[in-house]
Amino acid sequence: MRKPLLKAHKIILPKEEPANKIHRLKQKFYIQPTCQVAQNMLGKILVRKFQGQRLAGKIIETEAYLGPKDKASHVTGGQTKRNRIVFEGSGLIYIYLCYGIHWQLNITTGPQEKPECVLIRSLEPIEGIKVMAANRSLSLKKTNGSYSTANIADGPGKLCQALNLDKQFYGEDLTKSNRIWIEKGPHIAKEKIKKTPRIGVDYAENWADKKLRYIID
DNA sequence: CTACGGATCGTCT
DNA sequence: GACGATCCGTAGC
Repeated sequence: MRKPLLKAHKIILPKEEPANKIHRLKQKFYIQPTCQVAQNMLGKILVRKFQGQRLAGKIIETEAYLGPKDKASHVTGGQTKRNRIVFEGSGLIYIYLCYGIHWQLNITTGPQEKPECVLIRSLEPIEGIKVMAANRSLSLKKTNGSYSTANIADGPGKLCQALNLDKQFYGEDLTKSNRIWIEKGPHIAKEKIKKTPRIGVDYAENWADKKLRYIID
């Protein structure tokens, strides 16, 4: 008997997800207390299916908005036509136009009865970078063989433009949608999370200084 | 590099 | 009728 030259072995392929099966965060992720969700979102992957392709980025900056008592929150004056969705559950998109130009992506969070949400402020682009840059009307430059992701989605208005998100996504359910969802990402150590006051909420009196902005350091 | 002001419109008062 | 959970281009250093 002759020895085979090569040992037969199983070829292990990366586990392929069924095309119609999306590996996404479930509702229990969003139902946790909002400050925790805002921090747990850091490192997670926001995925947008756009023209048949995945646009994805790692969430690196968030802000928590804590309901009627929070004077920086849109719900501080009670329910209105604009903020309605914040009262309607968790894991839903609350998106609104700011300064007449920029859309801002929020996710409703916290226990069902609490009208709270998390603003996603910044992404590090991972997939579909060329398309994102095109959506932003930026010309991509290759440096050291890879594309620079700077300036593509490093702001709440910019990331909505990069992912082509607007009013059409108002109320979209991240636990069900086939055009936007959040996937698990690398673990982020607690010590890596920097906390600062939120941006642009100087008017919010005693809430202006609270450290409800979270950034991966 | 920081500082400043204009853009632009849906929502709320 | 006022204004904002921003961005970008320009100006000055």
